[in-house]
Amino acid sequence: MKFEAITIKDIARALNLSVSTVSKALRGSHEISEETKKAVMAYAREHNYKPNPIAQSLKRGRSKSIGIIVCNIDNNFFSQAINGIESVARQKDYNVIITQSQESYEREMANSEHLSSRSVDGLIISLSAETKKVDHLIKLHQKGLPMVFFDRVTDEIATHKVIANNYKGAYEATRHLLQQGFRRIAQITSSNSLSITFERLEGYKKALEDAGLKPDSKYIKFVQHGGMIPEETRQALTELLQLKNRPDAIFTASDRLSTTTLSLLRKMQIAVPQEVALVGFTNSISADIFHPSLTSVVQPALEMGQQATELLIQLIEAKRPVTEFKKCILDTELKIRDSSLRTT
Amino acid sequence: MKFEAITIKDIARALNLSVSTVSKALRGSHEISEETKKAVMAYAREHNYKPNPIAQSLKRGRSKSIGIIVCNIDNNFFSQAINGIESVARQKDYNVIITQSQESYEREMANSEHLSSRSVDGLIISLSAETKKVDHLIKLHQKGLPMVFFDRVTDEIATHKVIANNYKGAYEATRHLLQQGFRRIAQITSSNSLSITFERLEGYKKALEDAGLKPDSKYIKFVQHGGMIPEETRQALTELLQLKNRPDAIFTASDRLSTTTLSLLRKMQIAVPQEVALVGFTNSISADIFHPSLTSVVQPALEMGQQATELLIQLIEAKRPVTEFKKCILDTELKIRDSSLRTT
DNA sequence: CGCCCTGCCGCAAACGTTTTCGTAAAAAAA
DNA sequence: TTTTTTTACGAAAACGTTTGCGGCAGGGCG
Repeated sequence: MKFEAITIKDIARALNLSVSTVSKALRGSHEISEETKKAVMAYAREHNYKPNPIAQSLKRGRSKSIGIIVCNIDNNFFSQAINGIESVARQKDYNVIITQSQESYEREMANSEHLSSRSVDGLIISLSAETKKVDHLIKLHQKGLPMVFFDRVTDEIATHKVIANNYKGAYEATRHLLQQGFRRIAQITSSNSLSITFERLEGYKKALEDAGLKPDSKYIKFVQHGGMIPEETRQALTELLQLKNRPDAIFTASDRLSTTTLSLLRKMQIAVPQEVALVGFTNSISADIFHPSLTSVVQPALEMGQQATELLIQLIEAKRPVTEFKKCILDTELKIRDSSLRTT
Repeated sequence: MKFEAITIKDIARALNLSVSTVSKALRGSHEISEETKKAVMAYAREHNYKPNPIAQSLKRGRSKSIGIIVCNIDNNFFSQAINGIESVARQKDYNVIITQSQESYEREMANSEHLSSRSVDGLIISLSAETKKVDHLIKLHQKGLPMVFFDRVTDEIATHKVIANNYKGAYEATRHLLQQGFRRIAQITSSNSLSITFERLEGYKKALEDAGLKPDSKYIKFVQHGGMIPEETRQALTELLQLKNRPDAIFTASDRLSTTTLSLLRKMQIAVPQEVALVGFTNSISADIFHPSLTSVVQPALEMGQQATELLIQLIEAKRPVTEFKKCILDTELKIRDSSLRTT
């Protein structure tokens, strides 16, 4: 059905040359006379010859494609990150193959397995919320598959990592709430198996301690699927609001959690920030038109994607095994808006 | 560097069989005795044999991957659509390769060229705002590359198309504004070369005419890059607001345009809906927490992506050339919120 | 004049499959 | 028993490349 593309063989036949000569000519080998090269090049251009990348992949053992595993692409942070990944990959002539784990451990395993058997040259991964063991990735890594983690990383695999400065981001967000005079600051965060959860929790705790407050576990709610399931978030929020000492501010530690929480608060008719103030991690470009406009910790998602991709391609194209690994920590930006401002 | 995977050859050697026997056994051919099949299967499973997809692609002439071209993935509508595309593709064992045109004609050409030379089995495309000629796609289509258009389609290529009912969506949005009593209804829309622009414009005009009003071109502003460049939107909005008979309502005809316009109106301190009402196409999941909450025409993005993918895979796997093409038109949903409600 | 060197090119193997065809042995039919 | 059919497998070509090696000229050298 598909129109047969022109191959090296066709060129060889047309020019009365051997296949190998044509191949070498196209690659500019010194074994071939200038004259012949010219002729071959000319013919190739004229007939719009494109080398078959599949054949090349088979021969070279590299596919010039990289696999991505994220929990969900329909998320501001990840779609921005993928935007960055795609642009760098394209520029270096790599294809980007996207998969989604939907926060499921099973699907993450299946996707990593599938991508590696599909012979991608490398992997860029942000772990799923359900993932507690990374044996599936360790196995692939040991087999020599280059991988770079971003956002949700693991300590169990020695390779490049790209993360936002979650600790500092959370610290600043919490400190901001404290400076505004809030004292009972709760946190709604993702699964406690995630690196980002830990880091954001630590930053939050440190800020409280620096202000002479003791973190209280009653005020910390883990949402196992990071906001993908609204009901889980509602549950966490409701529990917080029913506490004797109801929090006067909430820090939501991920993108989906932030928007969902704000939405729920509005449905519950709870005034923000009057009754409860809110600060959240989010990369929504619309945070300034929320009601109230949402004070946000914004991650440099695009840059994170770009960096991760550059590091991965370095790994892939390294002549000798790489043993020094970077952990890139990019600063977040705290955008102060109405949702966190003390009104009284 | 990469650990060599086990191949059919290895199995053959280990079991004292020929390569062809193993291949047939793995595919369950009737030519092979049950006994041998069992042995091969067992060995394969035990050693975690995975067929090399690149070799298979080369042999079969199909890559089991589909290419996507959208203007930008960092956009609610498209990320939701890609979510749908990915899920269906995954289920049918196709890979999804993503590219972004960034609304550039040049990049769309380069991407389509690149994807086809990368031998994807098919293409799912939403045209870029700059695209006026589709010769580059016609060429590929004539060569036999299956393609499905979605969202922004063209009449010049006979193939499946999946779109939202833009006409009806725009009609309903405009009618809603009319019912609320607004009379000077402006539209800010995308490049006038896009199908969606035309359809949404027609629905808008029809609604006006049905209400006995004459569409006025002063009230219609085209934004060439569909909101990717905020300054263009600002320009359009400013011009509208400076008109003698300033519009009392605006209908924004795309996702980015809607959020950007609302954001600009807030920055300009123009009260919505008191001074200007607003209805927009948007798939933002946060439209209900905007200030004011935004009356939206919501497209079934996920379903559109799924449908487009199913149709494409049908085309790819069709035994005989397909000559009957579908144009799937999926209904939008008008979510009425505060931004369009008459207050006086 | 014989030698080697260099320039230019082709042969053939290889990457990992799939598939067509051939063929031996075993089973069935004569 | 011989002939035919069936069963089960292997040899080899093919997909489109890349690459090591060998060969054949012609030219420079001794």
